[in-house]
Amino acid sequence: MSKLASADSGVPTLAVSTVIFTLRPNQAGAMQLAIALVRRIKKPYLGLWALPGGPLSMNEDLATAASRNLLETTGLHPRYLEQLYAFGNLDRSPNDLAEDRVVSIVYWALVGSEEAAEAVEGENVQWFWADQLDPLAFDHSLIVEYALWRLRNKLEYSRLAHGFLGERFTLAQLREVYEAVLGRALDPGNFRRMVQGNGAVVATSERLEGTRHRPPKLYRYDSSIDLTDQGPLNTGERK
Amino acid sequence: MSKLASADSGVPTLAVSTVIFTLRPNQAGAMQLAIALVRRIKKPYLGLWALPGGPLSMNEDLATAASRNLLETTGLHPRYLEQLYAFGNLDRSPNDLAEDRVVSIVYWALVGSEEAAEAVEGENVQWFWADQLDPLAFDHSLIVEYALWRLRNKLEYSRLAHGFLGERFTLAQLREVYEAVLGRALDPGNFRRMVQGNGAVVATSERLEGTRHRPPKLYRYDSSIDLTDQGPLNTGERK
DNA sequence: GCAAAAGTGTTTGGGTTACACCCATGC
DNA sequence: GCATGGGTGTAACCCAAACACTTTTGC
Repeated sequence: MSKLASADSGVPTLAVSTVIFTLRPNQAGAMQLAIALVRRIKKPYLGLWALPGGPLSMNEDLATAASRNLLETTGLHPRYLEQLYAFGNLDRSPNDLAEDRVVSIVYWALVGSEEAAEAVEGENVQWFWADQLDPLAFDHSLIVEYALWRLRNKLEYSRLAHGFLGERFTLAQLREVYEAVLGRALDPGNFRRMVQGNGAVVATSERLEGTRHRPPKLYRYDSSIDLTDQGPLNTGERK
Repeated sequence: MSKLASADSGVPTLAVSTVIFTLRPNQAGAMQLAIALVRRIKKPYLGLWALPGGPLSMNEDLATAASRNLLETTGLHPRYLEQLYAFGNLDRSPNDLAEDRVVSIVYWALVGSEEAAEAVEGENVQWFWADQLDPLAFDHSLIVEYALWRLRNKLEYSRLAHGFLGERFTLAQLREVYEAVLGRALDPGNFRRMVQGNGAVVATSERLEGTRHRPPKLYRYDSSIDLTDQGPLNTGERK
């Protein structure tokens, strides 16, 4: 509990943060979901890991700000970007700092796994496995948990997986993305039918060579409709 | 990262607005979806209708602010309240006023139809049928459209309908809510099974008397689980 | 030929839809 | 009795899961 109305104590500050997802191969060589975090270099929560973010400047859209701080932290452009939620509880910050109250509008983004391999990583910016995170600064653990939930839910009825892949891909690669995000194995046959059934994906004439078995067809997404259903708000911005 | 960018031109203002839904009987006596709007009493868009809202004060949560401006405009308490989206595009306001840029965090709310009948209505606060709105101020038409889409979607896999009803209700009344929101007729038999199947609703021993046919059982919601699935964020606040 | 993954076919069961039918009450 | 909605039964259909099976390549 702090001051009374805004008259004397100012107004809440507005910030934009981003949960950045990618897929990276783990030790076993399997794809696994990872997120990018930055280390706090000041109080509160000095030294802890947190979501990248910053203030919203006067002349940029919310999504632009999210995209910008993605670029600034990882050097990457998002393949998919969507607003997650606005977090503004009074107790987000430790009590003694309640005077600078921050409302964070959080976005979540997907970046391709090839690009992610070249992303800047350093002392204060690193990738972490999404399913084994230590507690983060502020309410960021909750935010990540919610972002994961949304990603998994949304994957099932849209074409999000494209965000992790290149232009052309085999159905096995696509299935690997699904399996990594959902965390369980899928039947290859049924997966094939599922994904072909809704017209999301079209076969190209090319095949992927160099495997030590029958060469699989390469597919691409049907660019006509981008069914990332957000209803009237269809702006699942791709780079 | 604090107040860097803002140096000369200030920072965007933060506001909270609410899309308030209820069901009201139309001329034909059928329930129909309505929303509460307020008339603009200053520029821009003077005289046009808009969503109720206002600035976020320093010492209140986002949901509290939404609840408060619901109370201030209609005199009512929400039966259900959920965050919708944060709108912050640069072009939300007419160009010549771009200096005071506003980011609106919008909530949507349900209020019971009995209460709504007693809501304050006046020159500057009125109920409108949700499916026949004239263009609203700012981007509020888009916001309402999105809120409608969310309401309809969410109804199908949660227990939102409770937000419109009293403690006890017949399945026909519940079905009427669904039909009003979805805008189409539903099969009574199948509806009954659907709603009983997922355990959302339990029969009481009472019946509704005074009809000129077989008296229907009264039901109530099972208060144990409030499956309004928001994942890790389960706070579908009820009064 | 053999291994391994691509790709296809078939069966099964659960869930939804459409619709027929009986039940209980007021008049 | 009759009209009216409450409430139940059921067959048809659709879709997704499970899993067997065939195909095509590298070695």
